[in-house]
Amino acid sequence: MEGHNKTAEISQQMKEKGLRITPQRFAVYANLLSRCDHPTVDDILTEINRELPIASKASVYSALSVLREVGLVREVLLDEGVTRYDAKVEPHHHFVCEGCGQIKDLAWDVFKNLQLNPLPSGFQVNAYEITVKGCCDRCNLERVEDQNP
Amino acid sequence: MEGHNKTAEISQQMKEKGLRITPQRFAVYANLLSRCDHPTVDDILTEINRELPIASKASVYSALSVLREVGLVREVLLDEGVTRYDAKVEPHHHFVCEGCGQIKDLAWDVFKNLQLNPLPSGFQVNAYEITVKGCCDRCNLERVEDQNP
DNA sequence: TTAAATGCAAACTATTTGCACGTAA
DNA sequence: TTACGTGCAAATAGTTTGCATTTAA
Repeated sequence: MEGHNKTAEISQQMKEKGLRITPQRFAVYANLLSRCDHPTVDDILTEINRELPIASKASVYSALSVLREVGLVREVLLDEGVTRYDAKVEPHHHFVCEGCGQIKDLAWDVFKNLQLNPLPSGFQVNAYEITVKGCCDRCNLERVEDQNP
Repeated sequence: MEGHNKTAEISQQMKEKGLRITPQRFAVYANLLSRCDHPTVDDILTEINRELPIASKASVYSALSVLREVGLVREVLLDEGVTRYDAKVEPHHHFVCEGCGQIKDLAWDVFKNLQLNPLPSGFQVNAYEITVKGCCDRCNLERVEDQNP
């Protein structure tokens, strides 16, 4: 239930980045690795404190901050004024359901033949990311039901 | 200096959407039409109150809210935990300079041959938007100077 | 005339910060 | 042992809300 990364592997990844390993940081990173729902700070906090209170909110912020600095996690910034986090750092895109707000990862190659026309001169591209907005199955269903009550 | 939309045209657009025209709303929308820098609420507030205090922050929030509801403006959500606004509502992409934070509009066709591979089933696409991150001329220059002092 | 908008201040939410205490290395 | 991390609480920033007053139509 804790994901497929072994404790030692997780510690190893953090050590390689020069991070001191504390129970709080470990819990944050392990939790993030085990889920794919792009949780917020509160989501993570709730989850790691579920059985045994282990970390404060400030520590979760702090842990996420250093994990992001060393490249083990990244922020997912969409709408809503909340920062979400993701332990999947390879380039990929996101699908956001406008009904329920769920966020799904999209494989990098979900867009094919993506070619950048010359940008207005003076710009150098480092990265790009596509946010696809739409509706998931369940929300489509509910919408149809609303219109035919 | 106030952009190329005439007063009457701006009022007309707002009326067509069923909006009551108040000095505050008018100022907010006119200001947004006249600029292309994706301003924040504070940016707009400062600008419309520059010569003569005309609107409170709450009114700017309120004006932007209704303007967005009727589709005359849209939110631009990038990083930084601030909401930016844009009176250009046609689909387009954004370039964000990671150095100075400036945001440039990119024409819709700046990506050519963009084809969506089938999504994982159960998703219906309403819209998508590409955020390109990189460096503008000036910031590239500064970076080079930093490395060769 | 009157439903709707404004302005102020207080409330709320997400995040950051300062500092005394605790702990991983 | 000690530099670094944690926890708490206070501070900050962006945004929303309640309510009395004003105003566009």
